[in-house]
Amino acid sequence: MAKILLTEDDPNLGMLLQEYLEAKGFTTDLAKNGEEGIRFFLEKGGYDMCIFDVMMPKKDGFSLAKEVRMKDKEIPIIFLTAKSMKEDTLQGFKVGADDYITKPFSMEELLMRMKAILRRVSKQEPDSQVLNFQIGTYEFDAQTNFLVVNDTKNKLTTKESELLKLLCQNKNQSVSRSFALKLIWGDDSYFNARSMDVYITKLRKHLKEDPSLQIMNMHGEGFKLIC
Amino acid sequence: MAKILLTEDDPNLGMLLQEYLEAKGFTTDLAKNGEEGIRFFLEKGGYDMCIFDVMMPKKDGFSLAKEVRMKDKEIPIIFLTAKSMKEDTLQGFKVGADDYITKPFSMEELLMRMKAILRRVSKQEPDSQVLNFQIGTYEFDAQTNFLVVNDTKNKLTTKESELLKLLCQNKNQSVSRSFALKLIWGDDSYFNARSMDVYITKLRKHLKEDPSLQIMNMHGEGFKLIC
DNA sequence: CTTTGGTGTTAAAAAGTGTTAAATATCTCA
DNA sequence: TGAGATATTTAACACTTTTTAACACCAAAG
Repeated sequence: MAKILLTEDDPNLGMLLQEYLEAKGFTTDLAKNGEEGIRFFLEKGGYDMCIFDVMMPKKDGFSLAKEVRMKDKEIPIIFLTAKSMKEDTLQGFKVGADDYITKPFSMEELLMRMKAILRRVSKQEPDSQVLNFQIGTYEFDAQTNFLVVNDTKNKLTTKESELLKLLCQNKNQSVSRSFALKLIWGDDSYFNARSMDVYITKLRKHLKEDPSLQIMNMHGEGFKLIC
Repeated sequence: MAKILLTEDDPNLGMLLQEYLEAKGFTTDLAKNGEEGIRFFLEKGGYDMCIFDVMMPKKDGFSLAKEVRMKDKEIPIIFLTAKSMKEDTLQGFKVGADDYITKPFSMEELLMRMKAILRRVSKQEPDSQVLNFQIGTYEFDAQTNFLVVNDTKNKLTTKESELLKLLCQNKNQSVSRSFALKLIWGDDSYFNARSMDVYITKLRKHLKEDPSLQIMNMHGEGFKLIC
């Protein structure tokens, strides 16, 4: 059955939910904060659904969701929250929530809402990650690392390709430095950051045939591919 | 865009919702009870989503949903209800609800939940908000950070652009300091506030070509872009 | 009208970025 | 295996963006 990533900082509620979900046949990993959440997601992987508490120490649920969304645009996310304030609800949906449940809630209701979402998702064909991007006049295949424009076919290096793929998957949205570093370089350190800057320069050169394309820096945040 | 079947017996709420949804670009039919609801569904047809009040005279929302489900196993259904009792919620999901919203709710929240469901169903792109502003004789593109006036094209920095975007989105309305700080700087502290003041000065300089524009300070509150 | 805290502005300090080139590391294939 | 080719990292320098500091000024409350 489905595999769930549950991230909840309250150990009591966390364990309770984990037990309940396991009893209902869901394989469930419990992370105790946002940082552990993203680590589980990147390292363990293979999840079918995420359930995130909003207020957590070390990376809140929204930040966690944004990072998860960069890696996977499809995975359903449900937020749990004590707050019922409108702005929070809206922010939750803005980062791509599928549902938003206010505490206290009954576990049965959570289960019903999970099922409602899974029913929709499972109907769709298994997500074959799209690895072929049309950016401006370029065509980029992240599978083979080929970047084609006009009649020039260019084979990118591994790092170039991984970085461009990440930018393409989030086109017109900012990709945070630290996320890209953790994903592609494995950790966010000064030298890796400088290395990434070098690769940004390389990609800009590769993409210079189409002036409508640009990799824009969001100072202190990261980069954004505009097209 | 999507076509909605709204069934709500309270005429005030019904009309209000219909107007709101129409304003948001959804073609919306309003039925005033379950019987009319199923008639619309069978006769008019072509709906992409249903929103049903639970308690209605002449066929309640659940019965209506069951009949709709007989005809269409896929169409998303959202229930609206005054009751928050568990059994009702569960029953709602049992007849195949996609969501279940308890009154009172904000229309924005309804819209968000609708979009979350439609996103799954139609795999539509996450909403692209308007990022192009005409302010006085200036044209400002918050996507590329370009601010154009006459024949001068100026590229703003990230912070300048974010702040100007926020002011444009709320033109002629006051934007509170603490809101801007939390949104753009991440938290409302003394030094960030001073930093923001520096950026207000920068923006005033950028906008000085058109004297009819001004960024006005609302003492102790925040700023307002007047145009 | 005086005190207090908020604001306007400038400039220097600090932090972050763009780019090139040299230094390592890794890969490839004879 | 080892030499050349290719890929990636580190170093260096110029430059941009953001923050902090300093000082002058203004608005509201008592």
